[in-house]
Amino acid sequence: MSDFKKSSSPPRVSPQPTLKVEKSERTRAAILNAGLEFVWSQPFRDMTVNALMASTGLSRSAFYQYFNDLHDLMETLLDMLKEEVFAATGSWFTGAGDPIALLNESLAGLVDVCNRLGPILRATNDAAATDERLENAWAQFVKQFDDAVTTRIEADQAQGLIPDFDARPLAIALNRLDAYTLIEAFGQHPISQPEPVREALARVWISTLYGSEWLRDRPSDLVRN
Amino acid sequence: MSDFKKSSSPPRVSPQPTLKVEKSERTRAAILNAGLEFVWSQPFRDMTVNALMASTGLSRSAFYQYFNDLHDLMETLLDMLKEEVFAATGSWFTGAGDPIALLNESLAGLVDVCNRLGPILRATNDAAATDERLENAWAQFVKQFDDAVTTRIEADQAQGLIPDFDARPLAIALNRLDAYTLIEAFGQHPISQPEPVREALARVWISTLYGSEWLRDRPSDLVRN
DNA sequence: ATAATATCTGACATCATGTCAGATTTCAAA
DNA sequence: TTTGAAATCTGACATGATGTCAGATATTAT
Repeated sequence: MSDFKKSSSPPRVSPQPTLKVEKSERTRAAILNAGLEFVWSQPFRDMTVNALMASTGLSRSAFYQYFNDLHDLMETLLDMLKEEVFAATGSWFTGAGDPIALLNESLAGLVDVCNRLGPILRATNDAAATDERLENAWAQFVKQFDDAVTTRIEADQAQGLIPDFDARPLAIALNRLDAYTLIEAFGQHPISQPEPVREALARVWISTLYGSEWLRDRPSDLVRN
Repeated sequence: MSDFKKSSSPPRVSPQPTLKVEKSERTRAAILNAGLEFVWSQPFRDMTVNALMASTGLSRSAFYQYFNDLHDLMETLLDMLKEEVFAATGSWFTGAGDPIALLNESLAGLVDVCNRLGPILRATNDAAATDERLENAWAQFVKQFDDAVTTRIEADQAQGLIPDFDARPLAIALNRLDAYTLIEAFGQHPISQPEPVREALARVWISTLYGSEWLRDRPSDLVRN
C-alpha cells in the first residue's frame, strides 16, 4: 500500500556518476528531465522553450546552451527510446531456436518498453512532423526495423517456414502496424492494458508470417522467460 | 503520347456549378486549390498563410475570410478524403456475399483512393500533430473505421468464419496498419507501386482474419469487378 | 583569495499569427 | 448605364515564439 505509485511516471536522466559532476552535466540532465515531465503530461504541440525552462528555474536562453531547439532535445529522448527498443526486440532478429517463440518474446519486450516509454514514442513522432532533421531520424529508426524484419522473413522463407511473398512490403506494413498501434495504446491517456495489445500484435504477425494454425493453443508461458 | 501527365497531380476543387457563381465561392475554391498544390509539392510544416496566399494573388489577410487557420483548411481537405475513402471501402462493411472477395475489393478501393489522394492523407495527419481540433477530427475518422471493422469481425465470428479473439484490439491494429502503410507509400515522393502495397495489406488482413489457407491461389480477378 | 573559465541572463531582431478599420469591388435594382 | 448597399479585400497593428549575443555572474583550479 505504501509503495503505491501512479501507473506510469517518466524515467529520470542522471548525470554520469563520476566524481567530478560538472555543473553543465547537471543542468543538461535537469532540462532533459523537464522534457520528460512535459511529454508525460502534455502534448508536444504545447511544448515551448519558455514553458520547459520555467519548470527548471533557469532562464529561457540557458536552454540554447544545451540544445539547438526543441527538436534537438526530442532527438535525445528518441535515442534513449531506441536503445531500449533494440535491446527488447533483439531476440527474434538474432536468436536461434523456435522462430515463433522468439517472435513472441520480441513482441512482448516491445510492448513492455512502449508501455513504459509510450509518451516518448508519441511525442517524438509528433515532433517529427514539424522538423526535417527529426523526421529523418525517425524514418531511419523505422527503416532499421524494415531492413531487419525483411532479412528475417527472407531467411525463414529460404527455410520454407514462411510462404514466398515479397518480403519488404510486408515488413514495412507490419512495422507500421506495431509503431502506430503502440503509439495509440501507450502514447497518451487513457493508456491501454498491455496484454490485449500484445495479443493483437502477436496474432497478426504470427498468422501472417507462419500461418494461423500456430495460434490455437500456445498458453502465455512466455511471460516468465 | 500527347496526353502524358505526371503520375499524380492534385485534384481541383470547383465552385458549385450554379448559374450565379459568387465571387466568394470562387476565391474559396482558389485557396483550396492552392492548398492542394502546396500539399502535393511540399511538406505541411512549410505551409504558411503567406506562402499559400502568394500563389493566389490575394493578400494574406484574405485567407482569414474563408478559414480560421491553416488547420481549418486542412480539415476541409480531410473531409474530401473521407468521402472518397468511405465510398471506396463500403463493400466489405455493408455488402453481402463472399467476405474475402468483399474485403479484397475494399482494400483495392482504399489503395486506389490513397494512391490518388496520398498527399492529403499525409498532410492532414502531419497537421493533426499541431492542432487539437484537427487531431480530434482525424481520431474520429479513424475511430469510425475501428467501430465498423470491429462490428464486421464480430459478425463473422458469430458465423464461425473468423476465430474467436477479442475483436476490437485487432480492428484497431489492422486499421493502423492500413493508415500508416498507405501514408508511407503514397504520402510523399518517392511514391510506391500500388500493387505490392495492396498485396501486402490483403495478405495481412486475410491471413489474420480468415486464415492463411485462403491465400494460395486467388488470382487478381478482382481488378475488373 | 583570485583569476581564468564556464555558465547564465536580459535585451534584441525576426518572423508568423490573427484582428480590424477602412478601402475597394461586386452586383442587383433603378 | 448608373448607383449605392453589401460583400470582399487590404494594410497596419499587437502578440507571442524563436534564436543570438554581449556582458554579467558563478564555478573551479591553483
